[in-house]
Amino acid sequence: MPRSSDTDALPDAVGCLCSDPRGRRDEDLPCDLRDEEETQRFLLRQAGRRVVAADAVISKGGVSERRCFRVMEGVARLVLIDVDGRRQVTRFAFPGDYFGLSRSERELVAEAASHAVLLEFDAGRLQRLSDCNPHLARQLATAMRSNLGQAMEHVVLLGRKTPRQRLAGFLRMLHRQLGLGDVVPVPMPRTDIADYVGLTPETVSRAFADLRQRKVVDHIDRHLLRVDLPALVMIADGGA
Amino acid sequence: MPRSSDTDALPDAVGCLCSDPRGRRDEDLPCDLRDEEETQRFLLRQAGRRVVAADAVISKGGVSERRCFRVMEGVARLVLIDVDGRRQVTRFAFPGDYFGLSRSERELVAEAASHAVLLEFDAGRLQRLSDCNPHLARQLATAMRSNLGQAMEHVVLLGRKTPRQRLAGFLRMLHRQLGLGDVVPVPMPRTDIADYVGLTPETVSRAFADLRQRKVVDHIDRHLLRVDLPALVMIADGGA
DNA sequence: CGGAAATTTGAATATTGTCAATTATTGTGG
DNA sequence: CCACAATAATTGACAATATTCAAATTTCCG
Repeated sequence: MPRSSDTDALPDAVGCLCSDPRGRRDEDLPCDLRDEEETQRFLLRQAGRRVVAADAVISKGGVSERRCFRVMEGVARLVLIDVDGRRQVTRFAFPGDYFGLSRSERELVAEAASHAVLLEFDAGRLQRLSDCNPHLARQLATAMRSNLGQAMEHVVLLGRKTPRQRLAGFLRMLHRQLGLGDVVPVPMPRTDIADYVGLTPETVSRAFADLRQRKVVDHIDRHLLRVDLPALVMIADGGA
Repeated sequence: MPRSSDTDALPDAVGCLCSDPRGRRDEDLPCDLRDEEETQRFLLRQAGRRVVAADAVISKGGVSERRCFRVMEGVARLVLIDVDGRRQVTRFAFPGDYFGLSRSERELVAEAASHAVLLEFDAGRLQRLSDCNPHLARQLATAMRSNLGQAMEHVVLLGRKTPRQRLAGFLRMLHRQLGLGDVVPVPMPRTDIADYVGLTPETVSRAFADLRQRKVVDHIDRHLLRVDLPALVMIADGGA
């Protein structure tokens, strides 16, 4: 279920993928689906369902990759690995999120950060579907805008923040995406967090210790926290 | 500067196929512009033209900001300033680029990184225009996708790179956007570069010295370089 | 030409990364 | 169900790297 309350007033068209310049269309693409409900059901029929274990490779990425996905359960990670072996997690995709909608994202390696259930689509086909289906187009556009907002937030997190601030920012995101009251699941391993926030696992661990000492987080167990959200937000945004 | 719309030159709205989801529509939105050419001319008439000096504030940003812009000449920067005073340049917008298309971007402060010429639009209006104008819609969609790709690249640059790699990655971007052969203009001050790549100006300066010593860049003057592009790309991607 | 601002350079400091060792956690087979 | 092995996470000591602060230089404009 998409949770973003993106009230952005921009057009659906902004989020359109590549519309087909040659005006091609599939015979069996319905252009008259009446509502979100119906669109969802149709997509379910179109998509391949995949269940993957933690750390399984979902897509190897690269220029020839044509599939995109939607997370139904669990968390997926999009990873880029340098020639010198450094790893960067560019994004975590949570339930409801699409990934691989843009070509640049399809070039990344996609893996399961935890046990996950996915829908798999052909990107071109999904795009053509959205060309003649306003409901889907709107959904994808929203996804795209949300991606952009998240990427900006990620940039800010990586740019000029201390380890404590980075971890706080990351946990705030987890809270938004997966939080239940003040309880926050942390489904991914520490190395994934480290490669997302641009630190070593050791530094992430120390940042956790720091936040715990300040009573901003409380470890129920390694993958489940209780957080003081106001304090977390304060720290993430730069206040002490 | 003239922001007038020569009303007599406006095509009428007959032929608008796609209506606004909320049923709203402007009388004077032309929905039958035949090609990019004509769309461009129409946009020029719609937009307010602004000429700004280096460091001038283009938009203060915030939730109430409703304008978006297109850079015609020069470079604009989008800036976020923390409560603790740290500055992050999230994006540079070059000639041809739009900025402020998404709500998250409209919240940022926009400034001129150098002397610049801009077109100014009402975001909502531009959106409605694109709703019934496929050419514009396509153009904005492309802009949006390009933004996302750039943001991803920015994330990678900030994540796990040395100062030398960051600067090389930044200069590669400048080359793509402004390069003429192996000559690359560097219109913005060092502090802007520093706040984009997440380093201090001093470290940026040292990284410049490093690249110069390796003969990867040659300072024609402070704002004009000659670069060895293959070497630059090699370094930016993590090699040596 | 002169003064202000931007940039570069230098030395000391602080922070994070690295490497090694220890402690938890998880999953498996008995 | 428990013990144990394998993996993941934490902690500590040290080294490497970027920041900070200060000073010198260059560039930009009037």
